[in-house]
Amino acid sequence: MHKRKNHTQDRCGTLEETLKDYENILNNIRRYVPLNESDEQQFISIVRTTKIKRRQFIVQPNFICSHQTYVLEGAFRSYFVNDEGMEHTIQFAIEDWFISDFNSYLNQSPASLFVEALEDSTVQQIAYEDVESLCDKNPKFERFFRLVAQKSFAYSQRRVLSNLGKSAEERYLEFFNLYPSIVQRVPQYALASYLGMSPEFLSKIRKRLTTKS
Amino acid sequence: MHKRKNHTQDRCGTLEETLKDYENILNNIRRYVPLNESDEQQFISIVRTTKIKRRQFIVQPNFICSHQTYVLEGAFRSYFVNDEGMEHTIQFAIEDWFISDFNSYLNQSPASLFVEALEDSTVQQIAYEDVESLCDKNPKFERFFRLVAQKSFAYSQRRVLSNLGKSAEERYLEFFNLYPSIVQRVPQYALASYLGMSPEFLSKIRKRLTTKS
DNA sequence: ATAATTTCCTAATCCAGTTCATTTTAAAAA
DNA sequence: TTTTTAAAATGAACTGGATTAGGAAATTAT
Repeated sequence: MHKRKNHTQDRCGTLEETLKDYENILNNIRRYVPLNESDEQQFISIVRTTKIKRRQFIVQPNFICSHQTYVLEGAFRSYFVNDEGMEHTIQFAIEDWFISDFNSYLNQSPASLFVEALEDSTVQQIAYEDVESLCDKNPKFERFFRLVAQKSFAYSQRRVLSNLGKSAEERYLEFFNLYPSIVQRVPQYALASYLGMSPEFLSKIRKRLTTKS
Repeated sequence: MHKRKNHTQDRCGTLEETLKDYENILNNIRRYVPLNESDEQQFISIVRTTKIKRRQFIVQPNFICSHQTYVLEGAFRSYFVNDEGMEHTIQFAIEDWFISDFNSYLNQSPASLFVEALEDSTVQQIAYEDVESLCDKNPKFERFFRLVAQKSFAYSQRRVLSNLGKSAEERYLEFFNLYPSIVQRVPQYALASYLGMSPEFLSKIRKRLTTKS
């Protein structure tokens, strides 16, 4: 279940290990803006690495979502539970993705979502105030977060579109083609609630598709 | 139908008129960042004001959406037409809103949406390259566009949520409470396609609601 | 291992919302 | 004003997907 090779036999322990731990998230940022050593240091100084157990919540309704969470290893989902007790998955996040209750994070207001670990995970978190003051100090990060937010918005618009325009089966196929690794990795009821259908119906669709091919 | 008081009898014609035309969009920006006169000038220099006739398209599939459009006066919608010829409204925009095919704008790639004027309108447009170089020059605008993108993302997430979790009637009521002015102002088939239901069903819902109260 | 709990599948029934066809109303155009 | 066109309303028949309930399989805990 997605175990990683363990490199702890490497010669010089903690320091090198530590630098390597930040390479992923720094490379993520470098896809949008170039970073020099001072930039890297500034950023690293606000990052906190944590381990999260499966089924543990990192965000819960009524608490303020004070951090954005970068997934270094593992898998999460954010979901909403409505008055009738039904779950609706808003987002999945695996390695190299960010996740939060963004509404709560942005306005520093009480959350309405759960964010739950689907596997034992390692994450890196950055606090709202630290992000804002970092953006204030260093325009490179202002730009990074602008570009990320714009991309997220465009992505979310595409999802609205496919929710409106497509049938249940089409939605499943689209998701399967875009994120095959996620489909394998998350429980079916969670995927069904992301795609806006009942788990029973997702099961039916899958059967239909596998018997056909 | 949303006529404006005409102040053209004011003493000194074009110049004052011109300055006033930019006040709306500048105030919009000032909600996020403070602007001094030099900032204002920088911004104004990249804005182009245009009149758009009802039913005219400002974005069309396969053409690149090179501008973001701020609505000074009038109303627009963006929509997608799928293979079966069905329309799906992605967004409405009235006074003080921005609209575009954001996916196309962000990646400067061919659009998949139409953006159509629902009324005779006046808009102010800013080109992608101009925005990017303005952000480069002046971090205040980098911040403005970051905050706007973040807010748009949060908004879009909320919409995904209400599409997943709510019934047709609940979706209508939610929209009605949030944007009563838009409900009055846009054609019913467009609103139905925004809310993800057939126009017939929206008509039925409205009847049910009005006869009840 | 074995028990307990979740997750997944199957099949029958049911309903919210669609589709299709027609009529009424309203808005543009002439 | 009258004519033309587009939008909204109505009703009947239909269907995609939900709901319910039961059992099989897989994980997790003991």
